Amino acid sequence: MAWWLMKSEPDVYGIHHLQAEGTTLWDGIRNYQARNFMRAMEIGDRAFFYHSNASPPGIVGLMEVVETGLVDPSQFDAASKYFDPASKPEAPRWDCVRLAYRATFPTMLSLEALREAFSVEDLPVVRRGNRLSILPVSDASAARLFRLLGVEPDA
DNA sequence: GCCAACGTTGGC
DNA sequence: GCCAACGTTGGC
Repeated sequence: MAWWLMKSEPDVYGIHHLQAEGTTLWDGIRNYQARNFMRAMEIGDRAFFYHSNASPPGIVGLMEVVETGLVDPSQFDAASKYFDPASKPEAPRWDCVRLAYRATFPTMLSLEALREAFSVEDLPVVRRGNRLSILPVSDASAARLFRLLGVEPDA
């Protein structure tokens, strides 16, 4: 079981949207590195939900991967902002996973707090200018995050 | 293959 | 609104 960190802007899709919906398709990813991380995900993997472009930005909750290897439908939708005219249905360029809501943490772990606790090597999201919206999290860093959050990993 | 221009993300 | 980071595009 692997750990991940996934960013979303709360104004667009925040932890509360996911809590209301139960599960969501993590579509619209148009960065090859982030896509490749999604391709590496397995059912049962856990992902920290990170609010980007927020004040303050930070980790707010936990998700679980419940479906993998799904074709991102938005790439074929001409009305979508994620439409990719270069992607063909017989060879889809973008895929995604389905995530289920697991928890909203009692307190958020702000980027500022993350920077105090982690080096860039241990948690690359703290690197200034980091634009990657999906990042792997090591087992050790995940354990440390839960300690900082004061919650049990299986909560 | 190089690299400048450009676009996007995201913190502040 | 600004700017750092950095991926992508296109001319050559």
